[in-house]
Amino acid sequence: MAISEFTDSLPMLLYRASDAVMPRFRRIFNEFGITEQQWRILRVLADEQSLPMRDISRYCLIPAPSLVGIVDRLEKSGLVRRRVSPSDRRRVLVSLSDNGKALHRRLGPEITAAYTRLMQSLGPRRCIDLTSALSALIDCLDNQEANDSGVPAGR
Amino acid sequence: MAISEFTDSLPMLLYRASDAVMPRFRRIFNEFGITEQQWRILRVLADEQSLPMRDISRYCLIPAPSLVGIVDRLEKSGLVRRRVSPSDRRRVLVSLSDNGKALHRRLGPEITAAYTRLMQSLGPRRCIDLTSALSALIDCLDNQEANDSGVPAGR
DNA sequence: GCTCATTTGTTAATATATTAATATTTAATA
DNA sequence: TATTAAATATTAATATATTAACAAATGAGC
Repeated sequence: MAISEFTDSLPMLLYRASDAVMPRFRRIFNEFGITEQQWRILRVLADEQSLPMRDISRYCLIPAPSLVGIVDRLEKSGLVRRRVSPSDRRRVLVSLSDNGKALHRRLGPEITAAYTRLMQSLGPRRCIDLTSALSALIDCLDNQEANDSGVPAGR
Repeated sequence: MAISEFTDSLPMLLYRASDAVMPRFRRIFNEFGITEQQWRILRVLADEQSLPMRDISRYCLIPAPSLVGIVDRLEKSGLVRRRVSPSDRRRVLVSLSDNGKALHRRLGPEITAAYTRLMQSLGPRRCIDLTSALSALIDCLDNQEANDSGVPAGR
């Protein structure tokens, strides 16, 4: 009856939480002329030198077909490079170009600062509760998923 | 250094949580030939008889330009109807057709059942913690947003 | 009654998500 | 080793998100 049954359901609460959090970061992405997904990719590549598409997809939670286009655009912008892995020619390794590294160096601190401001807005109590509640959800459902999906339970 | 700094950040935790939760529902949407956003709209219209685009956008967290296309497709499928509000001709009121109501009656119980299974997988403790942590985040950031954005603090 | 700012819905351009299908390469196995 | 299965990246088709711009209608204030 009450519409709050819907707006306060778990899926909608998760969306509302993202909608509350992400605008703080999107402002920065816009300012630097990239998108949120593009940033995620720069972010993980800055840690790892070079990564196959598959790993980028998993770390960044970007579906493989989307990733192809996003990396296309990053490559066209001169921020990343692609090369086929010599050891496994199915794999395409992506790495930051010098321009990509430079952009990451300029953008990274801004994002870190925004994240710090976010944490301060929330305060430590809410941060800890939120992080542990979300982690518990993810662990619980991911493990169960593994069991449902035809993988025989161990022994 | 460690990539977990990124994957365990609040934005990524929120995405991972959605990714863990939503596939359970998406399966049902696919089975009935609609999308997640289309379901959200059917869901709120079933409660409210008729709603202007603006309210649907807010309840469903669907941006206005997206909503136009989604309602176009729902209308083309014969699931909803549009009419201009007689009292305020800027507004377009959307309501469920008979087919839309019928689909909602068939789909609703499936979604409810999936939601119940989800809650049972998590157990009451995790559900309560999660709901309250997410609500706290939303309240905290939405209120602060209202203060930042030029609205003078009340007296 | 007229002007102006606001609200509401829409269009356009670009970027990303979703699902299914496909080509290529590698690994597994008889 | 010939075959088959699995992994990886990609393409295609459709749906949605994001940002900016815009037209029509309303409301406020003069």
